[in-house]
Amino acid sequence: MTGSVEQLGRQEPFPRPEEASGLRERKKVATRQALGEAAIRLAVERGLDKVLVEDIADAAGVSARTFNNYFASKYEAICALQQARALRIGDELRARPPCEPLWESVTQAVLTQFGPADRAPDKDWIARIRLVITTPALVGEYLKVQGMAQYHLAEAIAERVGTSLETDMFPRIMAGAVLAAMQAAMERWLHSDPPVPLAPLIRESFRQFAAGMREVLPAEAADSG
Amino acid sequence: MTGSVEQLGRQEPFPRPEEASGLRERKKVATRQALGEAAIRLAVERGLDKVLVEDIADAAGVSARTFNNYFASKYEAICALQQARALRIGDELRARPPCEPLWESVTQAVLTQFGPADRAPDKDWIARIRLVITTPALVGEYLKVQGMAQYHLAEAIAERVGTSLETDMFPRIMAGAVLAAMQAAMERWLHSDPPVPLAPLIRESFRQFAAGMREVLPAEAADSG
DNA sequence: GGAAAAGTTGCGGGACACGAAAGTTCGAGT
DNA sequence: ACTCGAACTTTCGTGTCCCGCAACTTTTCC
Repeated sequence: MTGSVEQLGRQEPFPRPEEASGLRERKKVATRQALGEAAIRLAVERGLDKVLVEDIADAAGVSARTFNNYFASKYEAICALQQARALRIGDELRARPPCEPLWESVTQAVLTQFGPADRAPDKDWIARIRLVITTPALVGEYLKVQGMAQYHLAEAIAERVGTSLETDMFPRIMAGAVLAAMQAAMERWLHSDPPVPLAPLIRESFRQFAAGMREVLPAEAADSG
Repeated sequence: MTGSVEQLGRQEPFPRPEEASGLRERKKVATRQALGEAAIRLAVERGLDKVLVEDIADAAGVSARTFNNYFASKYEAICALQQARALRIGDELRARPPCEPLWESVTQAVLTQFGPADRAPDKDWIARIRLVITTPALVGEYLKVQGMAQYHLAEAIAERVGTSLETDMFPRIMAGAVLAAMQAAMERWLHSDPPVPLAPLIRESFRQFAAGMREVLPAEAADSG
């Protein structure tokens, strides 16, 4: 099913929470989560450059050496939870009823990752997102996460519309647009003062997506070459 | 004009080739280019982990410390040229005639970065792109570059359609879709055997973009809430 | 139950990022 | 044209990080 060729963002054979059958798997997931949680928490508490790999490992109850078995860098650990959430969007999309229009499915898949529609902004969560998005050293890592999530989402979209990433480029494009929409909404949400719930912003973003596209799309079958 | 608020991908106050007035500026640009060129060349020649920061600095005729004044990491240097090209897309878009439809302008802006339409695949260039896209340690850096280019392009699009990134999320979304389209085309091109020219693939990608969107877009004014 | 596979840990080294201070080069004002 | 201030480079030193290696522990599977 998946391409098997080398492809952008296609390297992440790390355990995902689902199907953690054996004790072994469950422990690994737990350790990874503990490390990610400790990393982002400490970074928010003390500031990024005041937290060492050793501190994170200590907080998670493993050795510093083990930390490096899970993450290639401190920054990767800090973004681990965000990454997990981003990857879940594709999973959610696969779980939507197949008869549902793709547009609606995608919207809902994104929304599931941000709690109920009227959820009040979470103080702590805001601080974490803000740290990641405003710290130069972390922005790169965040963009990396987005890029991987994009590929993951593209696979789900391709599956959904019954094509393959090998032959059809649209899933990649749609995924790029969708994640950009989500990101734009998050940014606006982050800067909102007073804080507003995120879900309506995401809906608005998708609305602008659709409206803008209708505006901009070339006439049918226009051969612009 | 630009937001001035902290925003994703909005940190890159390094000299751009244009408007290099004084000798000082020109030297900086030259040094940066020399470092970037040396970095990617050496990496292709010997393999990524056989090239040290010191080697790159030597090849560019500066000290290793100076290297770090220009780039935060070896990987960043290797992707520097790609980054420069990616950022130029936004500049090209601004240079298109204002009467031209956005869709066409964007298509052309992207195409300008890949030479004339029938350009034969360049052996060396393919090797460089392949290295960046297939080496795990570099993929992250490449995604980072894409993310920054996306923001940059979004600014140009906003300017073009006469809105602001502050109030309108569409430019971000369009930029995300456009770069995803470009990326999908490049990937297919990279895997093409025998090699084919890139430009037609990009056009095809935009075609699939438009066609897919028409298919997927919800009915006018659908309030999916 | 016992072998094999997988994971963790301490050790150690090479590489890297960056601060500080001294040396060097450029550019502007007179 | 001369000189001074600012910007850039360099040398040196330090702390952190990333990873290979080999020994030890835990889980899995037969």
